[in-house]
Amino acid sequence: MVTMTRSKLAKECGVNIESLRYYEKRRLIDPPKRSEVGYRLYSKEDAARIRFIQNAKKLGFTLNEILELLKLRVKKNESCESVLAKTQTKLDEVDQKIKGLKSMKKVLKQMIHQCQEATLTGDCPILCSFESGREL
Amino acid sequence: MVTMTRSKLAKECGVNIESLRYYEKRRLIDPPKRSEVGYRLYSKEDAARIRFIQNAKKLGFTLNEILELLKLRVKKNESCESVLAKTQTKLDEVDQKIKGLKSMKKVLKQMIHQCQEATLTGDCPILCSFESGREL
DNA sequence: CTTGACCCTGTACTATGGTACAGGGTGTAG
DNA sequence: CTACACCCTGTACCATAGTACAGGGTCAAG
Repeated sequence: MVTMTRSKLAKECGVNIESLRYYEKRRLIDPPKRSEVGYRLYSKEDAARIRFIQNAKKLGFTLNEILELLKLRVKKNESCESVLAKTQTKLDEVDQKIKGLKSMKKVLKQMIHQCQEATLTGDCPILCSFESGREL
Repeated sequence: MVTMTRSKLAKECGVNIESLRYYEKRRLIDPPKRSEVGYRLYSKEDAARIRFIQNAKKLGFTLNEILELLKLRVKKNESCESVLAKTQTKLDEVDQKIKGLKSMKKVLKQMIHQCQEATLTGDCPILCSFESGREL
């Protein structure tokens, strides 16, 4: 099986080398296999996980939330209903985020349009994107 | 003009009272008018701003990014092109976030589907949502 | 066989985004 | 006129998510 060391994985995923140890401590990645002298040996799966973590972080998930996302799967000792419920909850969260971003996108587009017509005043149009106290 | 005091605004927007002072320090909201004895008096516009900040935070924007979003508008001393470029950049960022969330959504949906068919193995299916090192 | 680039652990430090006092003033209800 | 709920400032503290050493071992090129 192909493995790589800490610095290689960090480089490949564009993260700081120390973050790998941090994610290991936070249990976001499994403790990797070790070489004879104790060097960490990471797999391609580890790389995929690190990339997933980076992406999910950019989407506004905390490390704890990302851990929950990564744990979503059917395990022997867990009922399918429980996984289903958790997954549905995450799906709802994702949908709310998409909605929020879409309304932000709409306003940004309007701004570009208005700007091209040179009719913008000093008001801040982007505020309108989340008017009326709507929850995300 | 209708104004409200610190605790009222905090309550209305569901934020900690001290966060208001913090946002003021970070220049995310303008220093509010003061009463004769120095009490902060917030406007409805301030409330809208606070709600915008809360929502944008949930969407994965940092306070600095939110500040940039709030500053997007045509000002006397700034060329329309500059605003246009900045807005387009933000729009692209938002689009990337939406794409990322959509692929996560897709996998979550698949998981729910598979779970209902009780065919899920021990693998982590959500990892696939960002496979192949694609940038967000 | 040494030198430079890696690796290990543990611990300390940082930035961001708050949150919580302490010590003092204000304002209104009973 | 006092008690309680507010407000003010400044400063200290907190959680999250890293990031940077220090002190020591490994390994491969020259």
